[in-house]
Amino acid sequence: MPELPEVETVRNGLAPRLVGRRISGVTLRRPDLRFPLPVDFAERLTGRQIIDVGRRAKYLLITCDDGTVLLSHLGMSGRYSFTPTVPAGAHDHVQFELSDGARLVYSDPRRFGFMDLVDNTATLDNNRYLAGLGIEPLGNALSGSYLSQMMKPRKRPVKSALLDQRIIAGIGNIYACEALFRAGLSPRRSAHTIAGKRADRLAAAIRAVLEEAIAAGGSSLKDFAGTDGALGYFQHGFQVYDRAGEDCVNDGCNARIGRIIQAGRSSFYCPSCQR
DNA sequence: AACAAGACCTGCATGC
DNA sequence: TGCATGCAGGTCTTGT
Repeated sequence: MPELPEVETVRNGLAPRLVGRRISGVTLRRPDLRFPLPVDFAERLTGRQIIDVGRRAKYLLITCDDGTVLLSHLGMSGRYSFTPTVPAGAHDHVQFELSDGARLVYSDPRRFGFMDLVDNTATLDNNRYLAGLGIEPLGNALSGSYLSQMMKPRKRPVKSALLDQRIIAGIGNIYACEALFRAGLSPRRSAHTIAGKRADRLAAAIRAVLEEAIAAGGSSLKDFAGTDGALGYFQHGFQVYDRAGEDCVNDGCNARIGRIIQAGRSSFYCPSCQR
């Protein structure tokens, strides 16, 4: 799935084409994504005008004029497109008709994505999916001291702690690997040892890699693309992710990138540069 | 409280 | 060619 930079790229593609438009129709070609949609999903959205397209962690937040917010998580393979195929593909699950005649389709082969509706923007933070999320990594809250404070009680590997959305929300497997490489920290290192300068380095690395990835339009692996079909190109900037067996990019390092499994996910790292 | 493992899905690359 | 296996950008639930 799209991690934070990919979701932000989707948001950037959706916002100019949605804000100000009215939703004139909603078609559920498949009412169960990962979880069942609210039973009155289509009714609550039809006729509403969209006033904002935002993001929290990896969730898109589409706000309507009556305060209703559509939450959309892309799972691993979710995608929005304004240029749907005709007839609809097997994995085109939700279709939105817009007042300007445009048609927006959500497709998701693996159906790990899901949507929810919140009645009112004021209660957004109480939503079951949003309530437990940690800080936004691109906001002012991310700092070395925040990291060291949060990592202190945790003994698990720092890599899996970075994937814990209750600590920092929005980092996924790619950017966790890339941030640890940039910070020179082993993914195996116990989280509670992330303090002081190590924590400062990690905070800076997280921020930098996410910002660079957003500037590149995200990473396009299997089929991630922006809403206009354009591919992101940050995958060309990967220094360790999916590079097992290849040479470390650092000057003077002769090591090869390794791959280990942590908490069921692949971690890619340089055994020499990351300690 | 923290954490690992399992579950949920489909599609693709690889090897026999 | 067909089939089995393992892998994939995530997160919720269960059990220790």
